[in-house]
Amino acid sequence: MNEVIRVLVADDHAVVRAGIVALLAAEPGIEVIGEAVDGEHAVELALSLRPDLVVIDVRMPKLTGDVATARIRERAPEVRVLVLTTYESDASILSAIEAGASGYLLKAAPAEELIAGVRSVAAGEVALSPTIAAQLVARMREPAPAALTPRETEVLRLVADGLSNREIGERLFLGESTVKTHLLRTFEKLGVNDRTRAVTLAMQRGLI
Amino acid sequence: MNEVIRVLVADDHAVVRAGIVALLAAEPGIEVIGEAVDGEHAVELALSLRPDLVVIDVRMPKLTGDVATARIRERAPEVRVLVLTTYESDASILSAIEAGASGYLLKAAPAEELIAGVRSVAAGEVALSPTIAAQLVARMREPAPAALTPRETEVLRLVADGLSNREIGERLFLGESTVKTHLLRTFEKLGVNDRTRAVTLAMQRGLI
DNA sequence: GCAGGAGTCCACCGATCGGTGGACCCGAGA
DNA sequence: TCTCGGGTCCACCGATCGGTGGACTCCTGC
Repeated sequence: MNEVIRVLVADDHAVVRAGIVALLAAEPGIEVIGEAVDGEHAVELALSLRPDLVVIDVRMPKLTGDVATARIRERAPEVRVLVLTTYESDASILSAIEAGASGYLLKAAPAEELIAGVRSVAAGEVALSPTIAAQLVARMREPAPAALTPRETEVLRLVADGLSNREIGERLFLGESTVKTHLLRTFEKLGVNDRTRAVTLAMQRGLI
Repeated sequence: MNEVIRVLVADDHAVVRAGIVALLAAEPGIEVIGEAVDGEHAVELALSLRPDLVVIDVRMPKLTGDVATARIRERAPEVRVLVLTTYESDASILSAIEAGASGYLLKAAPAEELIAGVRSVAAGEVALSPTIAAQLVARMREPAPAALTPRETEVLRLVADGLSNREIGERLFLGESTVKTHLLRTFEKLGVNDRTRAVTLAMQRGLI
C-alpha cells in the first residue's frame, strides 16, 4: 500500500467533523478530500469525489448513516464505508453493516483506534470496536433478534406516547383486542411483561 | 483584550476533543493549554493549570459536566466554564448554569459559534446557543419546572425498569399506596396520566 | 412558632392491562 | 401445493393501575 488513502468525512457536528479531520490529516498516507454536513451531502460527495472510504456518523439530518451507506454502496461499490457511533447500543449497528459498512467504531474510541480502523477498512478489512464486536456476537447467539414488525413498532410507539390500548385502536382503526395481540407479541420478543419496560427497552435499543 | 485566551478542553471522546482543539488552536489569540479525558481529570487540570476558561462536555465518565463545573467554580472562581452538549433537551442544562457555567453550546453548532462563544465567555459575557436560550426562556415561563423529588425520581426509575407498584414498594420498603402517591404526584408534575408516558417524557428530558 | 413541602401510609372503586386460547385472511416461499 | 408468519379479531378473567380523599410525621424556612 504505497498510495495515499483518500477519505471523505461526514458528520453534522462541526466539532466532531473537525476532530476526525484533524486526527486523520495528521497521519501520513491519509488525506481528507472532503467534508459532508448531512446524509444527502455525504452521498453526493461520495459519488462525485469517489474517495477510498467514507467516515460517516450514524445519526445525521436528512439521511441517517445506514441509509446513506446503502445509497453509496449501491451506486459506488468500490467506496468503502466506516461508520461512527456515539452509542454502543444502537439498533442501526446491524442495519449499517447490512447496508454494506466495512467498519463500525465508537466515537469514544482512542485516536489510534480510529486511524487503525481507517487503514484496515481501506485495505479491505473490517474494523469493529471491541464492545461492538462483542455485541454482534451476543446478538448472533440469541435466537430471536427481537426484530419488531412495522405494526408492532407502530403500536409500541403510541404506547410510548401514553395512549391506552383503546385509544391506539381508534387511532389505527383496529380493535382493542388486536392492539393487545400486537403488544403481547412485542412483550414476548423483548422478554418483558409490561408496556412500560417494553418502551424503555425499545428506546434503549433504538427500536422506536 | 490583547492577551491570549488560555483554554482547557475536557471531553471523553477522542475525536470530539481533537475537533475542539483543532478549531480553537487555529484561531489567533486562543491557546489550548490542556486536555482532560473525564470529569475528575478536568477538575484537576483546571485547578493546576488555571486556564482562562474550560470547554467541557456535559456527559463524561467519573464526573458529569455540571458537577465538574460546580467543583471548578467552587475552588477556582476566576476560571470560567463553557459547557457543550449534544442534546438540546438535556436536564443538565439548567443544573450546569446553576453550577456557574457561563455558556452552553450545542456540539452541532457551527465552528464560528464555538469560537465566538469562547471569546465571549473569556470576556466575561455569556454564550448560549439560540435553541438553548429559547428553551431557558420557555422554562422560565412555565410555572412548574417539573422538578422531581429524589424519591419520585427513584420510583419513576423503577417504573421504567418494568416493576409493578407492589414490587417497587418491596424494593424500597414502602407500602404500595405510598408508591402510588409518589407516582400520582409525578404524573401531575409532568402533566401526564399514565406511567408509560411519564417514563418516556422523563427520559426525553433527561430526568431519569 | 408555625406554615409548608417531602415522605409515609390507608381504603376504596372503576378502568385498564396482561394473559389465554382461540379464529380467519392473505401473501411469500418451500 | 401448502405451510408459515403477519395482521386482524373475539371473549373472558384476575391482576394491576389511576384517582380520590384523607392522615400522620419530619424538617426547613419564614
